[in-house]
Amino acid sequence: MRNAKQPPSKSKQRLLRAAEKLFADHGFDVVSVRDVTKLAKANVAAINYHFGSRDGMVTRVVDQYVGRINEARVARLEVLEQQAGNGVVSVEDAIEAFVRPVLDGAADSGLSELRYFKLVGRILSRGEESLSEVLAGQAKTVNDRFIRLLGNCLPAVESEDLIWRVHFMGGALIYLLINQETLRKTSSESVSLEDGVARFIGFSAAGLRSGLTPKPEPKPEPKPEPEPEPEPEPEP
Amino acid sequence: MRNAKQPPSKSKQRLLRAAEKLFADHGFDVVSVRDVTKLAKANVAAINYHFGSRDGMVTRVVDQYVGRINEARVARLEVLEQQAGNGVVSVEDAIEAFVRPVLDGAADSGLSELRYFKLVGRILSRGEESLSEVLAGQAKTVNDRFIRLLGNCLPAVESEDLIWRVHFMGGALIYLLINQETLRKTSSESVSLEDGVARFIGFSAAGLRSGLTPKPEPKPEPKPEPEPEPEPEPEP
DNA sequence: GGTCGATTGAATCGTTCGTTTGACATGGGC
DNA sequence: GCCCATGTCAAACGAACGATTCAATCGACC
Repeated sequence: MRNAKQPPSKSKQRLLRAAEKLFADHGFDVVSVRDVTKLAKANVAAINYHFGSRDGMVTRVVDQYVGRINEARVARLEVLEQQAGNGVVSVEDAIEAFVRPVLDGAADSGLSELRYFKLVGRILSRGEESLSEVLAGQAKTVNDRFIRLLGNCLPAVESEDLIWRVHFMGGALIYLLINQETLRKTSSESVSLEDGVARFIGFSAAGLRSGLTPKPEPKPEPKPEPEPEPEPEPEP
Repeated sequence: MRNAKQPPSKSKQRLLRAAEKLFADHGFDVVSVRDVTKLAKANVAAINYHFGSRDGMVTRVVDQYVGRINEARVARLEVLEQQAGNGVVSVEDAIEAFVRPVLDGAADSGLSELRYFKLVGRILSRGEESLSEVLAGQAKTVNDRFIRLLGNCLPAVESEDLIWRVHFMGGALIYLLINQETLRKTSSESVSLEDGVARFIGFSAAGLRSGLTPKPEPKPEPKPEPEPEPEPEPEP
């Protein structure tokens, strides 16, 4: 066996990469441990050795991605909540704080942009009940903070309505992620990711403002990508 | 065996009912034929006898529900397209034509309202590629007609934008269906289905109109359920 | 060089999967 | 009576599943 020795524990990472790819392409339910180990060129036992069980591997993948997104959302919320004190936060900015962390993660993951989106879409569409307790708690906290911030932006919308509208927006986002490929393909022109995001923000902002008085739109200018990115921590 | 003889072929229907329940509750991927036959109090072989294979059973369920929804949508579109000739179709009416057929199906199915919604949500979120060719073609046709109708309602929105916005709306609808239970639970007051639908229509209409001039909303009155239902055919 | 903990390998565990088989029961038509 | 199409049944099929075993192998350290 010529290449009997890889550097220490690369196989664990190979397994994770393979699992992410397969989960993104086919879903968490239908991918077997043998599919993963085959793609990762590892032994079947490796999964149980490194992750305890198949379920442990799934949890590991899900928690990693959800964790990153939550952290990034919190970071963005910190900034916006400070600005909110001065009353300069637009609905569009708030939505961006909600969406950007989801999209930016593509760079950190070793996955292609489209695969990353499909994977995150699948994760988000599984609902909170499939998350570990701590992660679910974090997600709930972030969500509440986001709704509170939006409530400040839209004092005229009663909170019950706001909750529903945020849910609708979340649903549209998941759909955007999962069907990114289809959406771009059916478009006549070649569309960039930013193109879709801009349309999403416009759609959601209007939906969130629904029913409000004619308000002549506080910020119709598209803004050419500020990309502030307030430090996502350099990997502990 | 005392009850060796049921009236001719009731077991086929029992199997379908059981399958729908389990698919709604747990998803198409994780339900086994033995789960279904156990709930239906039928033999394992019954599924392959009646549907050819497990996949045949899934297709049967999916096609039935998608078919009904498409038919109802076409019927509604016929009416609206006629009205559109006179220019009296509001965006809200168009959205209602898109949504109602999905919701109304709950009555025809033997399922509880919540189960029906979850099932349809799962079906719709599987994307068009899992449909039979003929069903997928129908769905595409209906979708195109709906977008064309909306284009008439919103001539100021360019078609590229419109396509994206309709997709966002579809995503929000799927989310509404799947998380109906959660959404109603997190609501402080007890909310009815119509409550959620009204909010959804408001949200989507605003999103579709996004960017349009102050237009003081052509129809802010909620309308107390017209329920026209133009003949869904009495089962051939 | 020898020892030890961390990985990896091939083989196999018992279980569950979707599907098939062949025997058996039924009921209407001749 | 008999036949035949229609279902239903228990039993079993091979394949794939997640998980486990135990020996072999590795790098690091003494």
